Amino acid sequence: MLNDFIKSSKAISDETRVRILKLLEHRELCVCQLMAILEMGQSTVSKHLGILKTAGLVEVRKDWTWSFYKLSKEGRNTYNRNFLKFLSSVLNDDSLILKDEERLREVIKKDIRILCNTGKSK
Amino acid sequence: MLNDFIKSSKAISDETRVRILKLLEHRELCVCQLMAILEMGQSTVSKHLGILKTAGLVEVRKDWTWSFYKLSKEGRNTYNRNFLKFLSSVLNDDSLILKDEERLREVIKKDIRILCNTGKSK
DNA sequence: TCACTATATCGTGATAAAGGGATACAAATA
DNA sequence: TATTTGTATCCCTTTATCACGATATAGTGA
Repeated sequence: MLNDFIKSSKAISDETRVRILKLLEHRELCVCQLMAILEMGQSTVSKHLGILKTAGLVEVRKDWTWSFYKLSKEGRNTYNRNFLKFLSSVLNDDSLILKDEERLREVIKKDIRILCNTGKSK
Repeated sequence: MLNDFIKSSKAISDETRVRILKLLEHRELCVCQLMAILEMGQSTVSKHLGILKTAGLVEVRKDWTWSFYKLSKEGRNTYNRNFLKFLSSVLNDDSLILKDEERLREVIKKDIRILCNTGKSK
C-alpha cells in the first residue's frame, strides 16, 4: 500500500530512470540499446531496469539473447498506471529528453547485433 | 524542467513526507501539531517540511509564533499540482494514513498552546 | 563441451538522505 | 533586558543510493 507507492515514486525520482521510461514510451528497447543512448555502463543500466521492474513499471520480454524492456501495461502495483500516464504527459519538451529521443532514432537505425557488439568490448 | 520533476518526485518518495502531505489535505497544521501526530522530533519534522517547501508542494503562513503549513495551491513548479492531485486520489484507505488521521482528529481537539507546550520539554 | 554474448548480480567507494540532539534566532512575554 | 516559545539550522551517525568494475549466469553456436 504505502510501501508500493513509495517504491514506485522512488523509482521515478531518478533522472536516469525517467530518461529510460521516456524512451520506452516510444518502443521497447534492450539493455545494450539503452547503453548506447544513455552512454552508461551495462551494470548501471541493468540495475536501473531492475529497479523499474521491481516497482512494476516495466516488464521484460526475452528474445534470443536480448532482454527487451517495455512499459508495463497492467502492473500489479495500483499506482503504476497512474505514474506512467502522468509521466507520459510531462517532460516532452525537456532538452535532455529530446536529445535522448534524437539518439534513439539513430540507434534504432542500426542492426542490433552490430550495435551491441561495438557497444562493448571489440 | 527535468530537475523540477525529479525534485518533486523525490519529495513525495518518502514515507514521512507522504504522511505529512496526506495530513495537510485535511487542514493546515503547524510543526508541533505534526510532531504530535507523527511522533517525531522537531528537527526531523521541520526538515521534511523544508524539503516539501523547497519542492513547492507546501507553503507556510506565519501566525503568531507558529508556522502553519498547507498544500500549495499554485506552485511555481508545474508538476506539483499534478503530484498533489494524484496523491489526493490514492492511499486513502492505507492503514497508517488512517491512523494518522485518527491522531489528527485527537490533536486538533486540543488547544494548540497546551499541545505544543506538552509536546516538547516539560 | 568450449567459447561467446547479453544480461544480472556482487562488491566497493563516493555521495546523499534520514533522524535526532544541540544550538541559533525571531517574536512574544515578563 | 531577560526569558520563554516555536521553528529553523547545524552537526553527527546511520542508512540508502548511485555508478562502476568484476564476476556469475543463461542461452547460442561451433
